[in-house]
Amino acid sequence: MPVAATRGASSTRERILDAAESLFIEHGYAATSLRAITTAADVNLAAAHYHFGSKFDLLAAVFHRRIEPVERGRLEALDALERQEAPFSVRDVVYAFLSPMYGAEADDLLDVLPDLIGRIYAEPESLTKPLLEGEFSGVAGRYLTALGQALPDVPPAELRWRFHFTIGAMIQLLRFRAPLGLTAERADFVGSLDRLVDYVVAGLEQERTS
Amino acid sequence: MPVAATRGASSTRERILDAAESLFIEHGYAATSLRAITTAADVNLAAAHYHFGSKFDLLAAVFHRRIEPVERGRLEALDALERQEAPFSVRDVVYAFLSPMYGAEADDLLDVLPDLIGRIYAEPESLTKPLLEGEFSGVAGRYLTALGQALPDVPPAELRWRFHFTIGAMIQLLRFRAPLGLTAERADFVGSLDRLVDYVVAGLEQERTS
DNA sequence: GCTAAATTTAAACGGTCGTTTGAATGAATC
DNA sequence: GATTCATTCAAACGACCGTTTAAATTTAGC
Repeated sequence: MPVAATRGASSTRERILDAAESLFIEHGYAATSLRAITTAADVNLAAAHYHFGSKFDLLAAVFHRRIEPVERGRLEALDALERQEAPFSVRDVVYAFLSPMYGAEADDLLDVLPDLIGRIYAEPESLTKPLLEGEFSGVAGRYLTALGQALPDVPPAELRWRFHFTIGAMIQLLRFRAPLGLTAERADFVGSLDRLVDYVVAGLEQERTS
Repeated sequence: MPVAATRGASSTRERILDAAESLFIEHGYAATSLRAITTAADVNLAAAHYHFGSKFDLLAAVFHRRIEPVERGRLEALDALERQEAPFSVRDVVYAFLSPMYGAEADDLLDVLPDLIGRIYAEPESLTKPLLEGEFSGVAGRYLTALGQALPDVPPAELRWRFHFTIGAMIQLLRFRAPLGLTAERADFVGSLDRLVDYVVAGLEQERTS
């Protein structure tokens, strides 16, 4: 019976999480076996079930470990934006949403997060839906509200669509990094983020000139 | 020889393709077994290997059957655009790219295509890369050239990025149809496409006003 | 109608899968 | 030192996997 070992983190647990993370990213969930995970982690096969209960719960734990700080950072950035007195722009909101990937402490985060989010989004909906709803539910709503304040003339339904496409452009960057035929060095990722911001701000604002 | 028995009973080959298509869409490639496919198709298990050689080749056949008409339509629409004498706009190019999903004959296409493309794009790269390169290689290059003519002041590398994000927004629509909290009826898909066009044209042109 | 090729069939191949078991190990408590 | 309990371990469970085989059946050509 799993009893919460709140004491020092078990290194077995962490090694399983690390190995599962990199293998899930590379081959996807269904194509990654617990045997491959526990072998890479150099732990016994049964340890995975002992610590996580099931393969799906292991995936959820892998996802939560990385996404929780990002979601917290997004909420804090939005809090800070809303506390300031001057009205904020669409660009401000977009920057707040991407702030966890810009910050200095994002250095170790960027090693894994983009690939992981990209992979999770790529799994069949039956797998991802419980994960995404659990992790993203609150944040999306708050950012939609903020976007509505920055774009008061855009109907809410229309705004949801534009936010929808924005997520798509972001996922495309996270999954494939660079367009076909272009290489993106690890150091260029912030530059890629800047390009993403320009693109999605234009799409969100849609200041048609023609 | 197989007389055109197009009505009622379809061939073993087609029944396998149909069953594989819907199961791949629903559960993904790795999570779908050949036994599930051949059972749903009501054919013998070995028939899948007899007609297609391997599970991967079956996936390629499923993909090719649907994507080939789309790619052909995209090339024809671009041909028509380039034949006309007046210079074309970014919006013209985007419409040409999406034209196979607008046309009247797209009615039966829209039943499956969005889900299938979305699912293919969601598979691990090791699976999708051989498929996408085989099917999409030529079309992407020609559309990049056309976009460059419509946006002569944008450097080619920058244009590739914007096209990259555009694909992402399109995939997001194909995969999830509507944003969370909004429902999109089957008949609304053309309306969703119009919203997508507005969004990506703004992102591609990026006529910054601030 | 016979023959030969094309297709379908049942059965099995060797492996890998997620999960479970029960005993061995380790560390802390009394 | 004995007890307790969380953790690790080797081993096995039944199930399902993709693929192959060889015989049975259907189809087409003559």
